[in-house]
Amino acid sequence: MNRPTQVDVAQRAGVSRATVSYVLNGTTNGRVPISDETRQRVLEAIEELGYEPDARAQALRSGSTKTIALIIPDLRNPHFCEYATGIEEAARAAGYHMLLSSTTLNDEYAVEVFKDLSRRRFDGLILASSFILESKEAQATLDQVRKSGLPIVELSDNYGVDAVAADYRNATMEVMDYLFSLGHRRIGLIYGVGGVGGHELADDRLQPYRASLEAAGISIDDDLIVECGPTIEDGYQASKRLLELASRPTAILAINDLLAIGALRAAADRGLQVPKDISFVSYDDIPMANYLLPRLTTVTKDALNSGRKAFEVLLARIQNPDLPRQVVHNPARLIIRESTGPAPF
Amino acid sequence: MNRPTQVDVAQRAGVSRATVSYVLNGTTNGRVPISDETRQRVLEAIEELGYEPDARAQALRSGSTKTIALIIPDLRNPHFCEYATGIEEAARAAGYHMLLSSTTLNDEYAVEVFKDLSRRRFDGLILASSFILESKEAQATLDQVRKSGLPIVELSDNYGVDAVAADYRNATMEVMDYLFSLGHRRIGLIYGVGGVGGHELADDRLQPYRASLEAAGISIDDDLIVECGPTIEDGYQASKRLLELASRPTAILAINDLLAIGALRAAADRGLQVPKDISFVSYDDIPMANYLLPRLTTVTKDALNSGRKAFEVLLARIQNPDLPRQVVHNPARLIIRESTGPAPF
DNA sequence: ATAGCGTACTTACACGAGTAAGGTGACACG
DNA sequence: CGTGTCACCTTACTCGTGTAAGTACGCTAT
Repeated sequence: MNRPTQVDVAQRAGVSRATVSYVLNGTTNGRVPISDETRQRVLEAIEELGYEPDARAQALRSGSTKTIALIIPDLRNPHFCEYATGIEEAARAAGYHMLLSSTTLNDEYAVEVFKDLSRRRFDGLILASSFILESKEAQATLDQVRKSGLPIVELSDNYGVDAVAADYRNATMEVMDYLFSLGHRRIGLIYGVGGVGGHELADDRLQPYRASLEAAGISIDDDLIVECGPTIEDGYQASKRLLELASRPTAILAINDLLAIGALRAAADRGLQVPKDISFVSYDDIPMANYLLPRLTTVTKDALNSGRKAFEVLLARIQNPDLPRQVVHNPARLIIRESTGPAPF
Repeated sequence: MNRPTQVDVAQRAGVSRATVSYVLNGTTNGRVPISDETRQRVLEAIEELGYEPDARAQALRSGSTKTIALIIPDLRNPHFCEYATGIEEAARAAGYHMLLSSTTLNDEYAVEVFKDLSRRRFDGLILASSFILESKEAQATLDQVRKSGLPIVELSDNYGVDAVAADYRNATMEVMDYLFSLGHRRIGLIYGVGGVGGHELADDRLQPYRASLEAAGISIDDDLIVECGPTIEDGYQASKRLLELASRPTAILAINDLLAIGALRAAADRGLQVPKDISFVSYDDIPMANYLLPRLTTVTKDALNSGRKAFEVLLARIQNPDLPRQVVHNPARLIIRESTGPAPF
């Protein structure tokens, strides 16, 4: 009734269980040779019984679960789904499975995750969430885990572990210069990130935004910087707030395309035309960005590829824990489409 | 250097390893009592060593991996991400982890998945893909797996396993009646589904579409039915094709919101106004549907909730394999927004 | 004839945990 | 004083696999 094990195969083939194992594992490195005849009998028995090795036992014995974990802030954001797609693709190609956790990451959850890691539920971790910075306890846990040498790759460059990071600083400068060149001087920033807290997380966009303004001799108006949550509705509300300002911005920078979708809607609801009356730029280049009305001008870092890369880096670390720190930089580039235009008057 | 095991804890506490295990597992059902003093010592040792049970060993011994697998056709479709979110949420609450596979499902992959199942890599499976119907081999594998009693829940109602299904038939009738009431008589259907093949998969929408037309005394024009792939671009191309017809439809039904986004773009590119010149209806009600320009009229079945429900059903099956077949019906409802209006002239 | 060696296997231990069954001492009761 | 009972803990087996070390055989070389 139960699933067959190596014992059943061995009996059927009239050999010892070890032989079955050796046949399965290629009896490599020259040791423990198996005659072709025996091998054949074993393989037949396997076929007849429909034997499949038990991944649980293999994991226990070999130490490797052939599983990695991916933590992203929000499955609802297509950008992270792109990552996930790239990662899963690469993982599957390498015979790995992917445990996915999407979550408004809070301290408790962070601790949970690292417990899972230390329980050897997975061999490595890809962190797309920068939530750790938010929590002392989570950071402590991360430190502990890092010391134990377990492989982690992050998709930003914060904790000193392996990373696949995009440099948004330069790209943001480019965006600002582009907006300046169009005549924009009042530029709003919608600054929302996933999960709890998340204030410092978008520094790679906030700082260059400020720096660019200063460099251009434009004073920074804090009313133009709106902090919000990660949902489309958050983007909508943030945009609404900006548009209701006595002197409203002529361009708005949204920290991701999803927020931009909400932001665009808010503009439409106020009867504003994009880009005639107001311009929008965002980040991520999610697949639909090129189909929306208007098509979004956005900064991309090729999430699909970043995902693949992240897995490669993780795998390298898994296979060789002593590797020096790996940091892959993914260039971010500005894609100009239809949501940006010359500043009005 | 290595992670501590129960043996280390036992040594430290001066007891046998079994005692540690009993302490951990609550020494329930009255048997094997442990004195408070010993328990305390063990707990301290656990604390001091930072012991965490090894999930691999537990999985092997107990049989359960506390992990489920979710297979969706396409992570790029926010609709499936909604499912995934609901499922993961429910799973985590129950102490389960979620293995996610997104894929253009082909035969080989189907076989892989079922091998994973039989390798006990996960305790149950939630299938959002109807790919099985496409492949004889995959079906055979599924039958085999089903016979072995492994828990599967599907998000349609095709294979006779547990299911959380939405009845799109009635909803589609409703959509058609609604379009008729607006004066539409030439109604296009964009009929794209994930992955390889996928022809018969959207029967719950194709059939009622046909039936409604017939009931209304409108002859079916096969030119108005376009089959395509799952991407936004596919929706764009399909829509383009329809709009180029000599006598183009006044309304288009897209099989999901993602395709509708592409379809809307195609209309815009031809200079058509929505809904003045042409109406669009789709399915899923992905979060951004309510923010797009125009806001999408769409049919929802509450994916988030379906996801939660699906996990509940799966869990019930895992905990009690002898349960009679469970089928939960999720009502689908039409949400009228801005992409539909009276037929022109 | 016997030591030596390669081939083809088997035996035996380990991975880390759960748990049934068995042991030990203290105390009560006949 | 023996037997029983109870509380408390240990011994020993198990899950299914990987693999080092050992055994048995046949052949060659001395």
